[in-house]
Amino acid sequence: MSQTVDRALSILPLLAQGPADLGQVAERLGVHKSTALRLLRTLHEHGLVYRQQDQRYRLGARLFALAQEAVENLDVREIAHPHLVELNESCGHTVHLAVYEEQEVLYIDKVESRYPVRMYSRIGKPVAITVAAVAKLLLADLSEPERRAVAEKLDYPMYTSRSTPNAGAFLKELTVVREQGWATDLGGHEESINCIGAPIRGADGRVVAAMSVSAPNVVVTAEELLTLLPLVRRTADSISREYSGTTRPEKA
Amino acid sequence: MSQTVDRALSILPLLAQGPADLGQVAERLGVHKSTALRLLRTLHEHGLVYRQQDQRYRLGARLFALAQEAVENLDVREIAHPHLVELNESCGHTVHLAVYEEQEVLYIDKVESRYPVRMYSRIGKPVAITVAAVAKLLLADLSEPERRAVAEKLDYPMYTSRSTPNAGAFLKELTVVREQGWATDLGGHEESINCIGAPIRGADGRVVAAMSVSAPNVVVTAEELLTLLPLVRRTADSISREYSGTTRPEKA
DNA sequence: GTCGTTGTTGCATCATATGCAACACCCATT
DNA sequence: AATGGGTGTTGCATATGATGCAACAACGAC
Repeated sequence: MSQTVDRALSILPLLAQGPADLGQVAERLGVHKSTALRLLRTLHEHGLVYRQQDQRYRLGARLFALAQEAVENLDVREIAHPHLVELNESCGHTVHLAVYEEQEVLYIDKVESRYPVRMYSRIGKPVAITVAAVAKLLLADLSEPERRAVAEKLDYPMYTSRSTPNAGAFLKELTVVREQGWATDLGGHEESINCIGAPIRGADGRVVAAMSVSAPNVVVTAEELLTLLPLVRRTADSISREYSGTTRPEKA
Repeated sequence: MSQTVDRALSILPLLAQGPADLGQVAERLGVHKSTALRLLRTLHEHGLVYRQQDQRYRLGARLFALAQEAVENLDVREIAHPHLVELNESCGHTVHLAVYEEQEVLYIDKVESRYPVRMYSRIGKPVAITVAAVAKLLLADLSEPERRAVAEKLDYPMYTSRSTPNAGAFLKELTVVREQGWATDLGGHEESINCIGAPIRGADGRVVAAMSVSAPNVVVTAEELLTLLPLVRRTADSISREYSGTTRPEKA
């Protein structure tokens, strides 16, 4: 809508791929060097880009600070955190909290496993949307046409032999999840890692976030992990209740 | 330099403090509602802001993705990571990697302690600049006038009784660190936590990053932690060597 | 020394961002 | 139901402010 801002913002993903100098930026934006310079300067003033010694531009520190502040101010996260810690203390495994936003699912909190084996995941990192338990929970709550639309648009990478293979299978899985009110990921992302998850609902019953417990085969089998299901669901429900309490139900 | 972009970007820190509706944004920017709307729309198209159900705007998911990509593309981080993991495996404590950028020091990597006690810190989070071992290392490498300028501008919060109290003490500490080539933080940030750190240098000898090992009193005393110093320095030197190798020394 | 490359500045032009005013919409109130 | 305040949205005329140009500066390479 605003050409100038649009151009300026287009610089960010461009720099996310690696540093670039003025000429490269100008060329890839399709504008004159002087224009690119002014845009970069403005971004620089706001700390979103940084100029390294060799004059090339990089994404800047403020970006991290912003992302950090944003995640810390999410009210679901605030409320859920102590519950997640408590759950981690009683079972010892890695606990994740995630939300859905514009076609993406992302982790907004994480409590690390107390076992030496740790998973690779990071707050802010987009989740493997077609296989993760939390992703299934969040997508399962969308309306039927929305689910279908999203499912069609996704890629279905076969991380393992048990990954969700295609849109059809995914939609079927979502229906199951929707009905049973919980979800699993049994080796669908990494062969040796299983997860079970449960939804967190707002006052209106809509799913606002999802949580999961993950553990590698070497620590507990999938069956043993499933015995934690009641505990996980209770935790999720506690969070839901507290969250519904603090949010004024804008109309049921 | 570019008014439009400047205004648009000013919206981000504003939203970082919490969600806001159109009117609030317009007011705090000092522009007409319709102007604010168009700016927000542009930010929205780029995924930097998100519109929640109640119509209010929040910071968006793309912000996380960008911060994530940015940190993953830092070449120092790439090179250092395996060394940090190795160090963690041999000593068991939390290992941090940090860089300095525009008056700020921030963590760009972290390997969690294998002990049950964990520290609060997070990648992307600005470091307590006046006390952290990594901060001292990074600032100690600046030129004398720069050090002085930065030191004057900082606040010196007394996290504990052993925090750096003022600019004078800080500058003195930086001189020490500069000469000895390593740094400590003995309970200066949190009473019970000690750190030791060493600098990572580029081909030209300038400090490009700093790493540290942190451990709480309850696990090892400060003296015991200091016995790790040679190991930490060796690790930092290995990283420096590897980093210098891959970066073409742009002129020694 | 000169050439090539890259970043920077001042300026004239007009594209484009702006504020206005009118409209659409949703709730709350009576 | 009807009215009124609040909020978000659109079209449009105006002039602000972003743009590309061309000339300059800084730096290295040859």
